[in-house]
Amino acid sequence: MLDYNKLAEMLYPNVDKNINKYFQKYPSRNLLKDAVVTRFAPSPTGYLHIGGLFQCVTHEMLSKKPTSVFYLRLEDTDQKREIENAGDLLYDTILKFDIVPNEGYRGNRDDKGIYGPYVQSERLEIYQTFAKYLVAKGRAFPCFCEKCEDKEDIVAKREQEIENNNTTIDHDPCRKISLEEIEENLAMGKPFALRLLSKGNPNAIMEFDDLIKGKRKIRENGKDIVLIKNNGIPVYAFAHVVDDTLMGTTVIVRGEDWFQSVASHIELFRAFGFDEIPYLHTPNICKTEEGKKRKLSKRKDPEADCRFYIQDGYPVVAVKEYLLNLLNSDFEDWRRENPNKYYKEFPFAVEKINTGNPVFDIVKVNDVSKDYISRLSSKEVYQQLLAWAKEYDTEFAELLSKNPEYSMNVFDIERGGEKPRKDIYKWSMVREYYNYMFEDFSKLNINFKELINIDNELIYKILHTYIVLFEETLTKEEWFDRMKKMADKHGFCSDNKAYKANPEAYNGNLSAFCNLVRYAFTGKTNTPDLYSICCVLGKDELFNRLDVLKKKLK
RNA sequence: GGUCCCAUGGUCAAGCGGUUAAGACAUCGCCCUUUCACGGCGGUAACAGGGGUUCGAUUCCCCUUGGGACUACCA
Repeated sequence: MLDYNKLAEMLYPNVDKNINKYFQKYPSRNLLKDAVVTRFAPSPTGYLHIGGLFQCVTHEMLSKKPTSVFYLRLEDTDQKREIENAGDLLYDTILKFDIVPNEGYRGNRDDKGIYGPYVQSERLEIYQTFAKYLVAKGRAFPCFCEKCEDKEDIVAKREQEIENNNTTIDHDPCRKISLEEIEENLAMGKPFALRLLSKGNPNAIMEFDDLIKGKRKIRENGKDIVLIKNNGIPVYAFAHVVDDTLMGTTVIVRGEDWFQSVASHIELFRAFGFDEIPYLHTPNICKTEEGKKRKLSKRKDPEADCRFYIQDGYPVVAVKEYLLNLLNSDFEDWRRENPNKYYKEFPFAVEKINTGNPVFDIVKVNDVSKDYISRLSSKEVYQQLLAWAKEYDTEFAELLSKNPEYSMNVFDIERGGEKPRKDIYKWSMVREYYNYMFEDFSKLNINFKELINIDNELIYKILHTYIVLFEETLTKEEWFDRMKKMADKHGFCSDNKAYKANPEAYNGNLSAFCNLVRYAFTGKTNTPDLYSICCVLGKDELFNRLDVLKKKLK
C-alpha cells in the first residue's frame, strides 16, 4: 500500500489539497421548488451542431421554473481538436437562435455568474486541487506510460495481468507502481497522467436511473480511466464531475453517446464523495443514407450545421419548434390548439422524450416553418425578412426598405383570417417568389408564346381593357364579375360548361383568361391572389408595365 | 471482437394486455376554385422474425435479425 498523502505531496507539491475552499467560494444555489440548474457544455471544435441545438431546446424547456438556471460552459480541454474562435462562433449561433443562457460563457464578452470561470482551460488550478485531493484519498495514481494504446508491450502486459489473476477486471498495470519508481520518474522530469484507482467490478450490476431512459441495470466501472492527461489538462470525465458539482448543476443533459460511460462517472462522483447528479441522455439526430441510419455528421452533412438554417433564412422559432416536436411529439397537437402561444408555454414532459434516434426531416421542417410564417403578421414578416436580408442579401434589403409600407402590403396578401396562405418557409425564397413585386419589371422574362397561342394584338387589347376597367375600390366579387365580362368580350368563355362543350370555339376558359392577365403583370403562372396584387401595384404601375409589354407584343 | 442502446407505415410518432392500431409530414385521388395555393373529404401504407408467459399479445420475457453508439492521455 502506498502512502497516499505522501504521494499527493510528491505529485502536486505546490498545490493546495483543500477542496473546501472551493465549496465556500461557490455556495450552493438558492432554488425554488422544481427549479433546475442545467447547462450546455459544447467544445470549441467547430460550428454549432443541430444536436447541440436540440439539447439547447431541451435546456430551455427544462429551465422554465422560477430561479432555474441555464448556463453555458466551454469544454476546451482538447487542444488538438480546438478550432480558433469556435467558442465565439458557438455563442454567436446560440444567440441567433434566440437562446439566451442566463449564466456562463459568453464568447468575447466576460463570463456572467459567480460560479466561473466557465471555460475549462481557465480552471486548471481548481482541477489540480481536486486531483491532489483524490490522490490523498487513495483514489488516483500516476501513470508514466506513453500513450498505452500506442505501445504493444503495455497492452500485452495488461492482458497478461488479467490472465494471471484470472479476472476480467481491467486494472491498469501502473497502479502497482512503487513510490520509489514514482520518485525516480518525477526526478527525471517525466510527465504523468493521473488515473482513477477503480474499486468497481465490471461483473457486478448496479442500478442507474436515467431521466428519460428510466431505471437501467448497468455494469460497474472497473477501468482505471485517465483523469488528467500528462499535459496537466483533465479529460471530460474529471472536469465534468468537478465542474457540475461546483457549479451546482441539478440535471446533466448530454447526448446518448455518453450513456456507456456513466458507470465511470458515477464512480468518480463517489470517489470524491460528491452527491451524484441525475443524468438525462438525449437521443442523437440521424439521417438515412443508402437505407442506413447514421448520426448526422459535422463533416459530411450541411444540415448538421445550425448556421445553414440561419443563412437559408429559416425562422429560428420554426427550427426550434420542429426540434421540440421531435422531443415531445404531442407538441404539434398543442400547437394546433394554441396557434398563438409562444412555444415555451408548451407543457414539456421529460418522460415523453423518445428513446430512439430520430431521423431529421427537412420536409417536415419546411412544413412547420410554413405554418409558423403563415401565423405572422405582415409587419412581422417584413421585419424578420428584412433582418435576414440585411445580413445575407443586402441588395434585396435595399429593395425592401425603399418602401416599407409597400413591402408590408405585399406580405399582407392572403395573410390573416381563417385560412392564411402557406407558401413561404424560408426568407431566402422570398425574393424569387415575389420578384415581380420588387425587381425591375422590364427585366423579367415574359414570353406569351409559352403561355397561350393568340395574337399579340389581342393580348395587348385585353391588357389595356383590363387596366382601364381596373379600380382599387372594387370588391373582389365586382372585380371578378368584370373579369368574366371581359373574358367573354375577348373570345374567352366564362361559362365552363359551355367551354367544355366546345373548347375549339374559344380562346380559352375564364381560368386561361385570368392567367393571361396574371402572367402579363407578374411573369408567373403561380402567384397569390391576382386582384390583391394589382391593388398593391396600383393602376399607374399597371400602365407602366403595359408600356414595357407593348414592346414585347410588337 | 466486447459492451450498451434502439426497433409501430417513406419520416416523426400515439399506444403502456382486449383498439376498426391515433395524429402529423410526404404521397395519391376527389371536391372547392380565376391561376397557384389554402382548405375540405377520402385512399395507399406499419406492429422485423421466431419462441415463450397469458383466456388473450403491438404491448411482458427470451432468442434471432436489423440498425445505431461506445470501446482514446477526444468531447
